[in-house]
Amino acid sequence: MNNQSLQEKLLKSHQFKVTPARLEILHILSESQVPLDAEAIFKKLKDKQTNNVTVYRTLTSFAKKGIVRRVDLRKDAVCFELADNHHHHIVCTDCGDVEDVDVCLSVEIQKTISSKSKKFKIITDHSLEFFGQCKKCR
Amino acid sequence: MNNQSLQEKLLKSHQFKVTPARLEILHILSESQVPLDAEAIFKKLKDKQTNNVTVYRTLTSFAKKGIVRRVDLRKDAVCFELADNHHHHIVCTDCGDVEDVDVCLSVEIQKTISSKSKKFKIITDHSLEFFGQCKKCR
DNA sequence: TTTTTTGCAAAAGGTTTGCAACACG
DNA sequence: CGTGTTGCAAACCTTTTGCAAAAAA
Repeated sequence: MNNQSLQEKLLKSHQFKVTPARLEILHILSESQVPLDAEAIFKKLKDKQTNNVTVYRTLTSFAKKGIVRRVDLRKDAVCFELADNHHHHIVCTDCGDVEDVDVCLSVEIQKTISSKSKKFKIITDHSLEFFGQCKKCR
Repeated sequence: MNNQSLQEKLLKSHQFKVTPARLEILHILSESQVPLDAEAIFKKLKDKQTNNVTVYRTLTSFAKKGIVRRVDLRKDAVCFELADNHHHHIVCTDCGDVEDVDVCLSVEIQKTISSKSKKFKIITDHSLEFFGQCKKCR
């Protein structure tokens, strides 16, 4: 089964209609090592028919359905990564360079935290990002 | 020693001149249980002379000097908390309500991560936020 | 007095919305 | 064919910037 049909299945299983824009945005995200913002995705689109507003709308709807995760890297624009590619990052506070980190919070910690919480019972997601200076900027 | 002079010391030790706007912004942040965005701080200002642009500028300069930390809670606006009040949060993805979490990443983990990193040697900060649905919105 | 800070107005930048045309299923 | 999706233009909202007046040290 090729990527295209995997991504079609992903869309269909989330009640999305399969469109060229959605497939291409999924493809771009799947190829990227780092989270991307709408502008970056828009620039990578080969199908220049696709409008940047469509990119914003697609990302928002994907995030709502849990296909993508919003990642805040203290940049001007909000970045997104595929939800099935969950991991964390180190961001350079000077140049903005991003590196993946292969630590992961155990699933257990979310349970511990929700059990301690007064207001919350369900925790569905978490963000964990590190900030520092990369060797170039030091 | 009262709060006012503590906050004056804080400003002076970071090479800031002591102004009413800065003192009041520090005070508002110190009173708040949750991170605040510029708009929220502006609304709490008793000194209505102070312009909202001043709030933005103050927060930016405070963050640069490390007096406050930027906290991304997946809201429209960026929030800030006092740096000496470092902790983490659970945010409701429906209503945006925020609760503090009393887990904390050990200082060790930042060392471990920077030692594993190719690009980074110094990690100065991290963000860790949880997202879910609060009991009201569930 | 010198330098930093602030207010005001305006601009900038990212993101959202209204609506009609279009396309998936 | 019907409903969901897209393009376009314009609006929106947060944040930044330029510059002159005001305030801190």
